[in-house]
Amino acid sequence: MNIIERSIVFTFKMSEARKNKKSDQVPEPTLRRLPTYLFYLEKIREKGELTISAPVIGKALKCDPTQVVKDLSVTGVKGKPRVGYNIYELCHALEDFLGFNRVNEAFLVGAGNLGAALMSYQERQTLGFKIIAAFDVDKDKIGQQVGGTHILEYSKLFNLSNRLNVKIAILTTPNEVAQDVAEDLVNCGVKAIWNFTLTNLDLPANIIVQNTSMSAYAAVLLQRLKDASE
Amino acid sequence: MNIIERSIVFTFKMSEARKNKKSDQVPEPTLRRLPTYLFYLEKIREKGELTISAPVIGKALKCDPTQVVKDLSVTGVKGKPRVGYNIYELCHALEDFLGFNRVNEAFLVGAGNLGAALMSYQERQTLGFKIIAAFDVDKDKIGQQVGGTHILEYSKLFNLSNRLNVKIAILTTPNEVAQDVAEDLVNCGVKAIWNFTLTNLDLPANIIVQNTSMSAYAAVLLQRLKDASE
DNA sequence: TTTGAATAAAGAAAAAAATCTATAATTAAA
DNA sequence: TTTAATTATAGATTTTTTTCTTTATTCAAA
Repeated sequence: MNIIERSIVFTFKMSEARKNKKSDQVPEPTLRRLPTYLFYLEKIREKGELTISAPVIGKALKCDPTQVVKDLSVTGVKGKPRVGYNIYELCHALEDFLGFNRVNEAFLVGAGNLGAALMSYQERQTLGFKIIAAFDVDKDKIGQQVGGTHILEYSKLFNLSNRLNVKIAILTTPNEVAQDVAEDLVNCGVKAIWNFTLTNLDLPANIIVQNTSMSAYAAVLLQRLKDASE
Repeated sequence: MNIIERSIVFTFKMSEARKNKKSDQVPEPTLRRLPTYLFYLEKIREKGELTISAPVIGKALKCDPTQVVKDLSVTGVKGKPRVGYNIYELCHALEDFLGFNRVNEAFLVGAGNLGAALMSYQERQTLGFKIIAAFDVDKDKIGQQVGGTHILEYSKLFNLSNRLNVKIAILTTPNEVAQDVAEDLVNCGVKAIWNFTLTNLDLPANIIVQNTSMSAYAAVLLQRLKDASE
C-alpha cells in the first residue's frame, strides 16, 4: 500500500468516526458508575491510603474487578501490577474527566421541593455543577435563598441569560409548563437540560436532554421486590 | 420420548429457571421505560383517545416502535393490527404490572431537602408507593408534616415497624449515618432500600438496594455536552 | 538474584439489549 | 367482496455491555 492509498484509508476512517460519533463516546453505564468510584475513592483517600487495586474496589462496590479496570481506564490513569492505582492521581483524573472540578454553571427553573433539594444538594455533595440562579413564578419563593442560591422571578431569566453564558439548565417545574419553559431555556442559549418532569420535551435535535424520573427507579425497586417474593 | 423422560426434561428446565431467576426477570431498561409509557398514555387518555398504536407512541417518546411493542408486551396486553392498543386497558395493565395501583407502603429516613422533595413528590405524581412515616433526628423537623406525612423521632422507627409491616424504605440521610440506619431498617423488617446516599451499603444479600445518585445523571449530562462541543 | 504471587491490560467470548426484517392479522376503502 | 395499507408479533441480526481469559508486568519473599 503506497502513501496515497494509506491516506485514503485514513480519510475514510476519520469520516467514519465523525459520522457515528458514538464510537468514541464513553458508554453511558460507565459514565453512571464513575461518580460512584470517585466518592468511594475520596472516602478511602481520607483514611490516608495511598494506593488501591481494582479487586479491592470491586469487592467494596460489589462489581467485577475487570469492569473496574475498564471503567477507570477512560481517565487514562495507569495502575501498577501488584500495587494498584495511586488514589490521589485517580481521584484527580476522575474529577477532571467528569468535569466536577470545573465550574459548570447551571440555571434551575422551578424551585419547588425537588428544585430546593437539588439546590441544597450542591452544597454538600458534588453534583457536577453550580446552580448560579434559580427561577420561579411563586411570589412567596422569589427573593428567598436555598443552598446559597437566590430564587429569582422567572421573567428575569431572559435578562440574566444575556449577560451570563449558561449552557446547562435543571427543569423541576410542574409538568404542564415544562415544554414552554424548556423552549424559553433553549432560546436563552441553554444547550443541555436535566429534565425532572414527566413531560417528554420536544426540542431541537442538538439540545441534550437528560430525563430523570424518580418513578423509573421506583419501578425497578418494586419489581425486584416482587421477583424476590416469588 | 416416553412420559418419564419428558418429566425429567421438565424438571431440569424448571430447576434451571429457578437457578438463574434472571432469565424470567423483566430487563431493567424496560422497567425504567414503563413509567414513561404510563404517564404518556394517561395524558393521551385524558384527551379522550380510545386507542393508540406503537408507532404513534414511539414518535411521541422518540424511541423505536418495535421497542415499544416489546416493552408493552410484558403487561400481556394485546394490540390489534391497524388499530393499536386500547389505552384504558393498557394504562390499567401498566399500573397493575408496576404495582402503582397497589398500596406499597414505605418508610423514609432523613427528612432533609431531598427527603422532603420525595414526600411532596408522592402527592402529585405516582411514585409507586406511599410514604406512611418519615423519621429524622432533627428536633426542628420532628412533628412537622410534608406532603401529608408526619416526621417522627427516629427512635420511633422501632416501635412502629413492629406494628406495621413495611417492606420498603427510602434512605435520604447524610452519608455518615447511612450504613447504621440501613442496618436498623433491615432489623425492622425492611426488604428493599432506595438509597439516595453516596454510601455503598453493605447488607445481607437478600436485601434489595436501589442506589440512586443524582451525580450519575449529572455525569452523563456533562459528558454528552462535552461530546457535542468537540 | 530468582521465583512466585498479585494484578493491570488487552483482547476474546458471552450476555444483554436494541434494532431490523418478515409475517400475519385486521380494517378501511375501493 | 376484494384489495391495499397499517400494524402487532415473532424471530433474526446487530450493537452494546459485561464477563472471561490470557499475557505481561511488578513487587515481595526466598
